[in-house]
Amino acid sequence: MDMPKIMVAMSGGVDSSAAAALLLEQGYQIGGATMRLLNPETGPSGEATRTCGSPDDVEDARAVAEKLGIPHHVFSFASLFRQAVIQKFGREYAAGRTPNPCIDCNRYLKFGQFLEQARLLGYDGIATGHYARIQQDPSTGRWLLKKAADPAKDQSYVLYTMTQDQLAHTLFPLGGMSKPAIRAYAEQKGFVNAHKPDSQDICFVKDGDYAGFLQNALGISSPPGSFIDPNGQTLGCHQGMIRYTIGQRKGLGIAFGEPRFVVAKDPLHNTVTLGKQEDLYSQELAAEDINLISISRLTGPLRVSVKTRYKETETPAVLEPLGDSRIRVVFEAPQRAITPGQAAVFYQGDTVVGGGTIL
RNA sequence: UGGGGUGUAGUCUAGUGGUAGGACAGCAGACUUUGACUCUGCCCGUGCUGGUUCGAUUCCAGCCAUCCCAG
Repeated sequence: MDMPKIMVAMSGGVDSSAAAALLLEQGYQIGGATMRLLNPETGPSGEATRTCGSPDDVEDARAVAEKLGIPHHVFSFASLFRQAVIQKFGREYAAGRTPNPCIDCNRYLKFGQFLEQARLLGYDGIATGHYARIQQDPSTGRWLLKKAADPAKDQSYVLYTMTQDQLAHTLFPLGGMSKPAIRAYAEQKGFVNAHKPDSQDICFVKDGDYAGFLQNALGISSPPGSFIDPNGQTLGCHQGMIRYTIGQRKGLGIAFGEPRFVVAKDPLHNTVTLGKQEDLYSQELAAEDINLISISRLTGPLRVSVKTRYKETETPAVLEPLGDSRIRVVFEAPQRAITPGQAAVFYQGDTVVGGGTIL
């Protein structure tokens, strides 16, 4: 009775390293692999080298794998990453929306091609260093995605696209752990990356200058246009629509007696509407590209709580089917800065019901 | 051109005869596997020239700028 063979997605960071070590201790047969997502020579000015498969990260992952005595592979997924994540990122911004590339990376890379590749190599499933939990519902047999035990690090939000097949073949060894515990564990193991900083910002964009990346590396033009107020009066000039997102306050360069926020964007007229804090609230939203996890389909109203962005406490709402592939979300209380392109994720308690992209 | 008003940091706005407070913007940091929000910290000022006064940003005069009214 062999334990399953698990391929751990080792980014080179602490979390996935600890995940591999934990599974090894639990008796799994483990292999590790690091995805190389960026071609070093790619991009005129998009030579991001910091995270997600940079040479340093690959070396860190390799060092940990060696320490653990497990095989280590490198998967070159740069072309898929470019097509499924980076180019989509650009298309979304060009269309006036605000995408979340991490969600697409999870969907298409980690739980898409990575899982596929692991299977090809004879593995039964994969594991990652995500903070979330997977359980099978004993009554329905459905695989459930649940929040991490440590609410401060919970990453279930960025995993809502996972399918039943993906959930059935994935392990999240860190789901019940806290970040400090993981760091302590990595230190005790003597991993080179025990004190490596958490990843942050968009991994393929250097210095957080995503607007520059969109224009220089992706060739997206975003000419200056007008700031207008909710009545259509011109307030000033903006520096290109891609630089703004709903709810944004900083970087507007316009002074009133009180803060102003981006309330709307109009790609057709190249205008950005500025308003007051109270202009940002809305009672409902529509989402498309829906993935449901705890239920197979939505047939009628369903009470849930909803997150409309990554770091946000969820809020009570009711889901309603909207045609075949869309869902309407009606909030109990109006929500601030609902942003098209971001994900709305639905919860019942600790369980992810599903989610979709905000229209 | 005549009459009147106004002139405080990038913008808006307090205030006092004893060397200026706030808001917004900006910058930095924290937070963060997206973009934001938020929080903390920081930079920046009394139009100019004289006069009164121990001392003026606050009082007076002239100048300049600007706004309104008149023609």
